Amino acid sequence: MKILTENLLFQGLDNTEIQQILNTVRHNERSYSPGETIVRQGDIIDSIGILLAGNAVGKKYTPEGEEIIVSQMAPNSIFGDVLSGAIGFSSPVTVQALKNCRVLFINYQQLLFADAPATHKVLQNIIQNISRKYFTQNKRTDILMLKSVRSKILSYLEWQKSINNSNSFSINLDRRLMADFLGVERSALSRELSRMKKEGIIDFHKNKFTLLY
Amino acid sequence: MKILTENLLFQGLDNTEIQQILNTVRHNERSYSPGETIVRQGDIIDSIGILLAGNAVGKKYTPEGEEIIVSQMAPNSIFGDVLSGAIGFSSPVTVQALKNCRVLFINYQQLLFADAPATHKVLQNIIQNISRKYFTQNKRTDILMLKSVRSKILSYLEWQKSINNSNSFSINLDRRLMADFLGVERSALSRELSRMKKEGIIDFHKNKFTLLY
DNA sequence: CCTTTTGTGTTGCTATAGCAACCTTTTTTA
DNA sequence: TAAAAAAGGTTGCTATAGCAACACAAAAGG
Repeated sequence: MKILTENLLFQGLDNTEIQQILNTVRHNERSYSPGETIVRQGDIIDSIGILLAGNAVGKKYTPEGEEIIVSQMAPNSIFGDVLSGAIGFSSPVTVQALKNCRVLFINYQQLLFADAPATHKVLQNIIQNISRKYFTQNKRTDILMLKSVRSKILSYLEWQKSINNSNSFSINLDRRLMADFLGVERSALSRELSRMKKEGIIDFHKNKFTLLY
Repeated sequence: MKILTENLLFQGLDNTEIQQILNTVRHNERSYSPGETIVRQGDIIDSIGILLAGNAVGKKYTPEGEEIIVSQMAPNSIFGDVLSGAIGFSSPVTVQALKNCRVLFINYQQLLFADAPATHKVLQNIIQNISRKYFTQNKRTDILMLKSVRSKILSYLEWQKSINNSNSFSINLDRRLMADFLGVERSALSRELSRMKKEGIIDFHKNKFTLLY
């Protein structure tokens, strides 16, 4: 359970406080094999999930049935927090285990209403966490609004530059995921990246990018 | 102050509880004339704003300097909640008064740490409110990801249909805002809407739409 | 009431990006 | 280590949507 002390949800809490909360609030742990579905698109859930071990992805399906990866989860990732917060909404994504996963589910309503003093801090952490997610989402919306592939790429790379505080950085998306994130065809992305490299605006190798302007 | 009892932030609280919170938490009221800026894009703010009277809009500017309306606010609208929650982020939007506005600002940190018993309920309301905004944002992202103007329109109208529980409904966006929301040219939107009407898929007049399929 | 502004629809031109198909390189795994 | 699979790059064709420009109707404002 040591991993929980580093979880964003419990930031600022010590072991005893976390234990206190777990004693008060209903929770359960479950394991999943690779490929198994943890949350299905359309499910209504009432728990916050914490990935204790393993890797998972959030997918969704377009109206045409094409599959899109919308998020990648590593140990200590939190999911279902936004969903549980918006009572009555159903999950827009399917969460699927990639490797053997161990997931801790914490009942959301009980967490909200628990009167352990530390829950107050947890609520703040939830708010902070959701807000951060909201801003990432927002940034993506801004990028998706741009009309040309090039402007999308530039906007994305600028963003990453500002996050990494450097003209040179690695991104954690491969070309397919990057194309999905920008809302363009993978081939169109490759084409434009090559063009930009040829023009000397950027340089890149695999997922390592450098801005040259 | 009667209007606050109907505010989503104070849902489930009675007058005395709201008063209690306001007594504990620093807040202030300010008026704005039409056209005046309430929050500037890039500002870092530490308060939740509640529009007590008047109308305002949230705008943002594209890299090319084009102005886009991203939200419309009526009395009792809440703004700055997500922003205050994500400590260290700066406002992605400019909030501007359209008519004479009266705004109540409530200090966010104090609201979080206040120990009036009712604040706990307020935190839950904040979470619910942010979560809802997140889902709207999410829906928009889904729509922006679609490639053709027609599929965007259909996806948007389906969504509105499900919200209104009817094949016939009014939307609260004019063509310009609708085009912005869908991330397409206004002319392209008009063209496609006309085409769809001609094909008998939909009918519309102004902002009143009917799905015919 | 007349004028101005705003909202909406229409259309021709054209660049761009989607699509499909194929190739090359790298990584995985049997 | 050979074979298979995954990731990335390239390219031709073509429909589509962006852009610009204009027309018309409705609403707002003085």
